[in-house]
Amino acid sequence: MTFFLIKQTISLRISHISYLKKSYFCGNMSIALSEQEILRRESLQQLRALGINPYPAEEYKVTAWAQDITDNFERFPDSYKNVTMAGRIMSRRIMGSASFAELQDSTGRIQIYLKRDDICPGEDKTLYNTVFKKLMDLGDYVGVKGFVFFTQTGEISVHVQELALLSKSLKPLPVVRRDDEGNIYDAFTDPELRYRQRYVDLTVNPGYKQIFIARSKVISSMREYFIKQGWMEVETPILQPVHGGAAARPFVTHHNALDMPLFLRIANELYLKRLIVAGFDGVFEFGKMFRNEGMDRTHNPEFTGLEIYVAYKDYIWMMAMVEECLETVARVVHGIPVVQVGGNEINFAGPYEKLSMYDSIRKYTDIDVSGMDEDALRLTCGYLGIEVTESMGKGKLVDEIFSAKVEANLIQPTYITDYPIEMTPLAKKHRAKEGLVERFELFVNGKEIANAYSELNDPIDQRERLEEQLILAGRGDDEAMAMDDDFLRALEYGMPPTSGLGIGIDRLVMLLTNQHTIQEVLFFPQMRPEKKVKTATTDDFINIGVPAEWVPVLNKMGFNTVEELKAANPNKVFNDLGGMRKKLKLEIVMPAKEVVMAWFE
RNA sequence: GAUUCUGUAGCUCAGCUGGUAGAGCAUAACACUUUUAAUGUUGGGGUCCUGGGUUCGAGUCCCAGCAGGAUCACCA
Repeated sequence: MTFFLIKQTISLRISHISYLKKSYFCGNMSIALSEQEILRRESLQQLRALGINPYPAEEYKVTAWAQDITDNFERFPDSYKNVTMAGRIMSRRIMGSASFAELQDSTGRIQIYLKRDDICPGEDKTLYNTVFKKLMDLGDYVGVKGFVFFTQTGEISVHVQELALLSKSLKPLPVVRRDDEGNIYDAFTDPELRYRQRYVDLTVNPGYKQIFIARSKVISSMREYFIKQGWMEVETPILQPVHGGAAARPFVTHHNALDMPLFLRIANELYLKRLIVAGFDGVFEFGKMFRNEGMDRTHNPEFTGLEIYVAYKDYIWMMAMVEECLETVARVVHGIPVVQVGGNEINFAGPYEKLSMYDSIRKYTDIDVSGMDEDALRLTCGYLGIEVTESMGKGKLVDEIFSAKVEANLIQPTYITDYPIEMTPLAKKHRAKEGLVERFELFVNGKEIANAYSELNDPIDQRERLEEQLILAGRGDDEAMAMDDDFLRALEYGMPPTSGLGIGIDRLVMLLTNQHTIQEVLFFPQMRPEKKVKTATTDDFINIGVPAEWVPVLNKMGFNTVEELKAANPNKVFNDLGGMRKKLKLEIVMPAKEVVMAWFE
């Protein structure tokens, strides 16, 4: 679509005050509009006056993308003699009757070249002189038609023959500039703004899109791998009457019709095992988990977990499966199984090192904790300088030693196997070793990435283990697991021997994209709400006699409540209103002095 | 939760022992037909996060709060 042009005969008198009234204030956003925002709203009105719809409804048929042009134009110049592109204007260099601009689409940026007499072949040069040079701004979405060529300085550019506005941008984007060497100036880096306004972040820092593209590939390649093995993707409840399957504090909500509390799931394990009882050979789910705990660079209140359960398998089989799966994922994301993470090169090609939990503690502390009772473990913790609490049982104490002394050393993918039975109520007792369960966790770069068991399917054993958890809960461990009678009933009907696995997708993505905060791999990490500024409604001001069109002006002057206004000097307010009227070029009637004085009575 | 750092123009940041608020980019006006961190000239733009306190005087010092970062603690 091209512009429908009319002679520019409108006056430039624009009443932007109506926009001020509609603006909605919250957070630390400015109370009224900035100068630049007002100018853009004026431009919007002028565009409409020229007969140009700043938000057209019609489809815009795009036939070319920036990345493809920069990659292939040199080899196939004939294929780019007539291209239609769309995107945002990200920079502009105007030189009289010719201009260069950068157009950013979903694939990247490309320079466009506009010449006045090319886009305005007739007498009327409004499209170039007024629309492009004056009324369009950085951030506007435009469509261009033209041909690709090399500029004198050798840059691939699009010579524009038709220009169309597709969507007007009313807020100025941060301008991030880059020079020839790729140095970045005025980068938009404040994490708070980046996370709160991810749309701005990804617009001006498109490099971060790669993280989310990688994230998408991780999930899709795992899903594809599992489906190829014949396993089925399923969905299980997020709202659960009993929060089982993990040790964590839940979020609580309430169902009104049933008048009962419900928990947002902390794990989906017990539901997936019910499906194995039901007769599926392999089920898996990518799902959000919710844990009501602290937030930091590795914890978000909601995060994505993968869980998979396969019947007739054990945890030894699972190790081989995980090796194959993660190598596949790493290859899809990077092309090779080796991933650079910080200063470490991590190789996801199997087989991975295997170390039992007790052996790993012996390896890194020279202490054999395998035969110790609870008291001896407490003494050992004291010797190692590890803080313990009364509520910690034997399993928890071993885990504390492991976390403090072993974890950080496990850089290359390493399976830690055979955990103490006390810390793992859902895993099967070890086939050979007394007091242990058949479990492994996969550690990479010092962090736990995956957790797997030979699943416990002995219903009587399972009931006893959950009862032990209730005892721990009684000792004050508020993360101990709850009893789930329906799950136990399912096991009593019989669950085949099964191996199960859970992977924290966010942390896996962090690893594969070399990010050290979880916020960087989540589009919208949880944040505290933006601060609200207390503002009176327009009606509060109207009630004391302020004309509606002057309320936003008072707000702009810093009076957000009637009380603040009344505390001010009436004469100064009257004078300042005149000043604002002039400054903002407002075409509204100045209230009489007596009227203003009446506001303060 | 603890410690610590940060909060100043649309963005990135200066602002000294307390004395009328600065720069670059963005923005506005003018010039300019192949520029590329375009350039030149001239303007406009601020609740110095909020609230108290000290002071003749606070962006600056003190206290409290809010938001964010980092480290630690908690946490499969």
